[in-house]
Amino acid sequence: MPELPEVETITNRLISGNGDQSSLVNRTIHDSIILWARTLAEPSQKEFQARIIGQQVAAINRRGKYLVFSLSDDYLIIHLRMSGDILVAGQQETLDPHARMVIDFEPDLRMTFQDPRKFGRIWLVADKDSVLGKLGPEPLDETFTASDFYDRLQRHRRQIKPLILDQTFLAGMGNIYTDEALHQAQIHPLTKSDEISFAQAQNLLFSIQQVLRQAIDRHGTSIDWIYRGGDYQRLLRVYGRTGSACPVCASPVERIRVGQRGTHFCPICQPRPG
DNA sequence: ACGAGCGCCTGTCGGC
DNA sequence: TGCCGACAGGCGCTCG
Repeated sequence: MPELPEVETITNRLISGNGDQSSLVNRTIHDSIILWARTLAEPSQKEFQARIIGQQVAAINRRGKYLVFSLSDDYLIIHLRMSGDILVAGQQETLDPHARMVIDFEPDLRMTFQDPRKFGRIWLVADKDSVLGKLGPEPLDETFTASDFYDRLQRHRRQIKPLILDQTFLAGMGNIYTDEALHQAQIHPLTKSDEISFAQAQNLLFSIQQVLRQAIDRHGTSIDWIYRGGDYQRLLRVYGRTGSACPVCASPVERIRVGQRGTHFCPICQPRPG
């Protein structure tokens, strides 16, 4: 489910508490339950439980696709991977069968990490860079310029799509928004990164930012049974639209495999270079 | 450095 | 209806 806009949406919801009294900011943790052992990346279950109890949430932020809780002494970091989601409810409500970890706050709030596919991971660390340190720049960071982006593209000779998906190159992009941004910038997904002109790089960064901002405004994309609440799926131009008319030129959207990922593009708007 | 293949998991959907 | 393969918003690992 989650790429940058979905994680941003979830972060904002945890902070605002949906406008009622369920914000997690300033809450104190008084218990945790681990229901699927491998969800906890670090430290051991025993140490996790001992260390997290009594810590207070000072802030909640997003970095790339990670949720970052700044606690009194540590950072609680969550990655939702393919199918993770976060729910906040009371402690008496019945647990979802896909609940993998539970964190209880005083006096009666329960944050549940649900994750059908069990790919999600949670860390409790003193040094957040031990988890986040290798991430690339934030695409929506105002100090990240088209020149920076162009320079980074020139340093590699890689297919542009897998490069954008590489979280050490750029943080937060996933399969949906990458296909959408490449279509908007009219760049074929197999284009080599060092063959992209400055003007194209400028255009691509602008497209990435526009797609992300619109998706955040729409609270993300809801396609499957997994994530609900967003409606950016109505604005998708190529992702999941194989065979349908390209909204720009009306030719059929094609689907290929790039870097083991389903890749949707318009062969007319995004001609393969060379 | 780069790209392919595979593992991790469960659920859904389409075809036969 | 039932079974079986393909596929899924991610990422880390190994191997050429």
